[in-house]
Amino acid sequence: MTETKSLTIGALAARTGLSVSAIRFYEEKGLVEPFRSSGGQRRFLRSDIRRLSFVLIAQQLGLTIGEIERQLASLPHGRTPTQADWTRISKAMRKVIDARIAQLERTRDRLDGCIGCGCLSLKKCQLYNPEDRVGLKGPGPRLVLED
Amino acid sequence: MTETKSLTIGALAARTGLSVSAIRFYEEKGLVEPFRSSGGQRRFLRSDIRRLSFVLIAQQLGLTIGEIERQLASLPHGRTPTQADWTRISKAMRKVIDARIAQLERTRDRLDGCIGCGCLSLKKCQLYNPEDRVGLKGPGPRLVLED
DNA sequence: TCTTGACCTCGACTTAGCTTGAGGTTGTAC
DNA sequence: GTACAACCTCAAGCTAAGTCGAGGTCAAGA
Repeated sequence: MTETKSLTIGALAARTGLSVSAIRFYEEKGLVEPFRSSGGQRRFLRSDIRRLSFVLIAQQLGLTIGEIERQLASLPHGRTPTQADWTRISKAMRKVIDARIAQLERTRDRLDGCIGCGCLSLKKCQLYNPEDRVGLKGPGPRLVLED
Repeated sequence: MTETKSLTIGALAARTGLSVSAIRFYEEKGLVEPFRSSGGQRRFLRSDIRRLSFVLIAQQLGLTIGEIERQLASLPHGRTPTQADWTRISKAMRKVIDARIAQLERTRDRLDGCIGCGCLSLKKCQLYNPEDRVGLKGPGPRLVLED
């Protein structure tokens, strides 16, 4: 028991804080690829702790499982990820965070305008034309808010 | 047609950019409370444009329908919300945004530490102890990441 | 008056991200 | 060598936030 080379699903759950069922679900989605014991039980690499921890972080940032899978796809399943691997992914994640912060700051700025102007009723309000909802359905004003 | 006092669901959909089915769904969730025409059709107040626009904004901030409902619960259904109403809610929303930005900045700072240190493998890494996952299940280290 | 688009209800379906349960097997500790 | 916790598969269920379709009604213009 001293030189454990692999982890059972229960041990992995304890180490990551995930439930056993969630880990099985992540396997199904391709986020981890355990091998099997002679009796058919899952056996995980210690590096899978890192992989799943990464999943948890990425989820906090709002990435979907599919997006996370794409990030992780760049890591080999068979070997322990190197520092370079993680650095590359971490930098990609940082861009995601920066973008989300920037978007929230834009929203905050618009909201500040509203607080001062009795907004949510004014045609000039920018909050109702956030980047992705503008002009989706042909011409003419939509989402304008003038009472 | 010039002095319309109420809106049909279709008109409200056109004004907010929402689908008719989404508006019915929001009614079911208590976000709007239309009255009915003699024939049983929904009739909305013009102030419901504001209510639903607010819902759209709040959703962009990541609030659930339940959370939005709680914010809106402070507004009377029967009368047009005043500027003071909206200012109060807008200020509450600003706090939500600020909190979310602050949380993302903390995550970014931790990630920056990781990029430099070959992290995701070091015991000292803070990313694996994000605020809400610590010590949830009794004593002993969890979510530590040391390989 | 009649047509037709907009409206009605209700139930089923969707995607994401899991959990829960039934019924059966493995592996480890005594 | 046996008990029993931990594991297995597979199917069904759950929440959120809606969409879609069937079958039927309302309302406004020609």
